[in-house]
Amino acid sequence: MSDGRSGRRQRRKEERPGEILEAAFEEFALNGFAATRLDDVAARAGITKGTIYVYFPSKEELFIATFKEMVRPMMEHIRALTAAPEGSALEILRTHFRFVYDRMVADRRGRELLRMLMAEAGRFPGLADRWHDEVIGPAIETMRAVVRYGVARGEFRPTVAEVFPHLLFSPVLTASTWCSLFGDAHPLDLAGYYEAHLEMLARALCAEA
Amino acid sequence: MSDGRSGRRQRRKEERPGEILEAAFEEFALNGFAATRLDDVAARAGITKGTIYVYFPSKEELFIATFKEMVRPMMEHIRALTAAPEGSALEILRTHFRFVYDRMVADRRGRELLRMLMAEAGRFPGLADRWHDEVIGPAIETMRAVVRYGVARGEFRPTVAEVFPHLLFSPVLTASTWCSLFGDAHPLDLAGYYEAHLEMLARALCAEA
Amino acid sequence: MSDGRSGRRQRRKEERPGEILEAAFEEFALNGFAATRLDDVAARAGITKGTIYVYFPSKEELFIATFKEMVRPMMEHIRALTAAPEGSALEILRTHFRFVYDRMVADRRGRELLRMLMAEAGRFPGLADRWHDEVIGPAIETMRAVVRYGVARGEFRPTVAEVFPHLLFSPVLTASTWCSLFGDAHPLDLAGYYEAHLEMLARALCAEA
Amino acid sequence: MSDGRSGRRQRRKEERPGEILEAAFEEFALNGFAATRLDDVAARAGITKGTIYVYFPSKEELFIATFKEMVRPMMEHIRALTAAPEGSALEILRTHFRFVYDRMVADRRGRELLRMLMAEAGRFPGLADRWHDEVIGPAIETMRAVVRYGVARGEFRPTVAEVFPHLLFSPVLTASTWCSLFGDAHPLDLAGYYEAHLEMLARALCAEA
DNA sequence: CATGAATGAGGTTTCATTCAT
DNA sequence: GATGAATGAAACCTCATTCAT
Repeated sequence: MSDGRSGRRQRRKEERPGEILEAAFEEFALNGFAATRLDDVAARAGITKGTIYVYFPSKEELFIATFKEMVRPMMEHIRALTAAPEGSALEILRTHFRFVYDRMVADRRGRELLRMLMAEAGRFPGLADRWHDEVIGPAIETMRAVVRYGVARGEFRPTVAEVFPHLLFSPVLTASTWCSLFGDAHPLDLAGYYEAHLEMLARALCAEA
Repeated sequence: MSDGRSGRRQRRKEERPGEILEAAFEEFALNGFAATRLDDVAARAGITKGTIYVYFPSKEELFIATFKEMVRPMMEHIRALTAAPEGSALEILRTHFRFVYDRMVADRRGRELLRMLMAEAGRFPGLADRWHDEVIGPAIETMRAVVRYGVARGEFRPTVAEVFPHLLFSPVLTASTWCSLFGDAHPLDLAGYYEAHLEMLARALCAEA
Repeated sequence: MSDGRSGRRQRRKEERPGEILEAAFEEFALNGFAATRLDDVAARAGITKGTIYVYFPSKEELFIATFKEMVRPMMEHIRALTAAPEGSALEILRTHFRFVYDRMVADRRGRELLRMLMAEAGRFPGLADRWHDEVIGPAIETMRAVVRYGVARGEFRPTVAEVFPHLLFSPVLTASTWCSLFGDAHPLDLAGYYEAHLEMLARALCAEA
Repeated sequence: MSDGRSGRRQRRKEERPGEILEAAFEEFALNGFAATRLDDVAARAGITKGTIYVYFPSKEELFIATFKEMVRPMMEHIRALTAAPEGSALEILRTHFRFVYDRMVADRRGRELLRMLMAEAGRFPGLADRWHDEVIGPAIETMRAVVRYGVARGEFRPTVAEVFPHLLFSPVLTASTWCSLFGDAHPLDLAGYYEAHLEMLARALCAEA
């Protein structure tokens, strides 16, 4: 389009890796690691197979890099969340889950990332470790902190949610999985689901009904 | 050739398919569909590769048969559950989830089945359909019926759980996934988790705290 | 030819490895390890590429197996030679060299083996070790023993040949190399060369000229 | 662009081909032609792959040029040797072999050159031709002349060495090959070997023992 | 002149599938 | 029915070569 594209070969050292990771993610999400052909990744990225190897030493490394790349934004959100809480604890949870539903349930790519994680964790143990250490572990801890904060300010009752914050989060995973697996044939009313999730949460946690 | 061996061979012949499905499940669960070698399935079943083709026309059909085979017991349990409820609704849920935790969370094979479903649903849409129609759909409906039954008998308050029984079930999926992915490095106290799950359930559903 | 060849696929588990090694040797000798294509080996053996992998796990292993296979007959000759000497020492040398010229100089395959050894020893250190331990080392020792035997019986003078029997052997390597490299354009009169070699030997070793 | 750098660049430009040949020789000697990567040659020469193509049109041409470059000094020595002999014929041989041992046996690069020649002669027939015409052929002829000169002056007896001067030279090839293949594990006492070689030579050639 | 990103042909290796026994 | 040798279509990966800068 611009004059930069003067020939068949473009100098795009800066952009290439990102483009490849983008294409790789789509293919890996679609087919899984083993069934993905680097030819297809290349075609999707508008390059040839060989070029992938200029930037990534092997299919495995490409996969790991792809996963890291997609995990990063999640990680950054989680990190941002660890700030000292203020105001209504329920409101904090509501805001947090708003983001989580947008990123991991409504967004196809977020869902695919989760699915990819579950599908490939067996062959790439590093994936699960990374996900735990950088996303789900911190997220659990943050939720625990919010619950405690809510209890401390009298907004929440003391509950087992302090021990297993997983319970608060679990509807998200279910929704994400549902949309991935059955979304086409049996769509889920996400807006309603989200509200129902939060209502259950309030009922389970809040000091008075 | 001699009739002495034909009896044993006959017996063997009837057991073969089941043995193959058993071996196939382990391998598929371990490696995923694409990365599983029929050689390994055969080795695990104590036969040779060619024999698989006596009973199954292709790797894909073997996979589908494997999945069907493993889904059957789940399906049967769910079907048994649709009987008319009686007694405490919460107790019914407790009993139901007891079974579900045993089969889908504590049991490695149940967890693997779930993981396999999520991993391969993209390439085998029939898997998701079957799972929905025969397991998760009926399970959801059954839970909805139990919730309504509880509301009808004054044990439960009317809640969104009637619209989204998924919410009640979701901790199970989270636990199963957690154990599959992080179980080794970060084990989950399953007994405690189960109790916490049911306590949250009671608090969210029951008429009085 | 015989009725054994009833279809496209022949059961030749016993013969296959040998046939493959045979074909592999020709190709490796012709092109060297790196430049040899398994396709060509397969074609020469009258099979397809995949079949090679039924018997050999990798190109490297095939190469090593090929070398071992070709070295074996040499090794056996050398081993047979270590018997206690009797009669004329010069005659023993003459007989020994007769065999060596036949096998390592006149025979194209023997020459190729030597050339292969020299060409690939860098990448396959095991080759040189094996050659030294099983062929050239024992050969040197045997010649040393013959020289000593000749000295002991008064047939030979005491010479440095006892310390460096390599000197006695070296014309063989030169002839083999010469035929490999220049044989077509500048053929060597092998019969004459052989006689000249032995004459020099006699003159250098024998007690009286 | 600025004249300040052009001087250095200019100087570099003239040295480049030699540096590349130097690097290429090391890599070719190490890995053989087929297994050598131009990337590695470039890295060793401190340049990039593309630059090689500024000076050499292809990998094959680079290889041939490398060989020519390394053969040149040998060739020049041989040419210098063809001067009319004077003094002791044995002394001439002794001096000649002194040089040859230094260059083709003791010097790693000389040994590698020989090895490279033997390894690649099959794919590059020009190599063998060149080596024969410019090195080994003249060397043989020179030695023949020296032998005849020795016979003419009564220092040597008439022997088959006049017909096959190869015999006189052959210990050199053996030593070179030995050091290349077995040097690390089974070192050769080169000084002793050289003396033994010359002693055998004297005994085989000289008029009186 | 020198670079190095990009190419793509070609190599090794894998493995589902076939079929003669 | 059971076997397992053989197949051959891909797949991953390498690297000589090109060419815009």
